[in-house]
Amino acid sequence: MARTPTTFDAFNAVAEPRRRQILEALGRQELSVNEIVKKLGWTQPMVSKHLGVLKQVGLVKERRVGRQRLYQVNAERLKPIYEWVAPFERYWSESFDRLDRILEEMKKEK
Amino acid sequence: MARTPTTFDAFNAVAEPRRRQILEALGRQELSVNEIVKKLGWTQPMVSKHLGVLKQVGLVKERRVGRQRLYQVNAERLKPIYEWVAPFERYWSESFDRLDRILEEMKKEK
DNA sequence: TTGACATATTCCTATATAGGAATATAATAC
DNA sequence: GTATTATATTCCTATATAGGAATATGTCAA
Repeated sequence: MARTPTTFDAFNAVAEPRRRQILEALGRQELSVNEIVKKLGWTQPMVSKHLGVLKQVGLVKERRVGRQRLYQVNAERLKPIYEWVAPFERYWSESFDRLDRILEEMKKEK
Repeated sequence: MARTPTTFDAFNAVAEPRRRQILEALGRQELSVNEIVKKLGWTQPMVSKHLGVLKQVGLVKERRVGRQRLYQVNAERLKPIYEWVAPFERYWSESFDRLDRILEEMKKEK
């Protein structure tokens, strides 16, 4: 069996660094393909293809205006990732607290 | 060019659903390979291979005790994912707020 | 209609899986 | 040493990319 397809879910779509860059570049703004091309300095087909994956997974929304296509982040589709990873956040922040406490002790001893 | 390797970073390692399951199964506990095998009901080689990827990326830590190998989540390696996705959380929670406000208005009108 | 602009799609290839089956390695007990 | 338990590794194959190059599609303007 092969790897889970990139279009399977947000996790797989976003594993590709370039697709994360596109989402970052979009941020809140709605951008045309060419604006993304200029902003990132990639080739146009490359941008279009990655947008295609993001669109299939629902991570971006497309709006057609004249000959342009304006893309926008659909952040809700990132929710599953956030919800999966958020519970782990306690682990490292807790261990940070522990380290913090240890460092405080060391200062006191000095 | 091919896809970003699974061992490239946490994003790619965690894109595979089964590897997320392993991390969830581990949670805070430290488990041996066989305990994970029993818990998830997979074959032993399958578990070992996925653990291998997780280990390469540093998402789990291995400790050898006798013939057993005890694995433990190394949550800090999930930090980059959390930090990347967290900023987007505002987007959907904001639109939820907006929806919330609209629903409030509708109630008042009744 | 013809051309210019904006974007998507097709064709190509090297590459890396994931899983199954079989086997290897390592540690312990007897 | 030998058997047994615990885990890792190897070999195999179908499959899905990502990127480059070339081309197709679609839309506006004159």
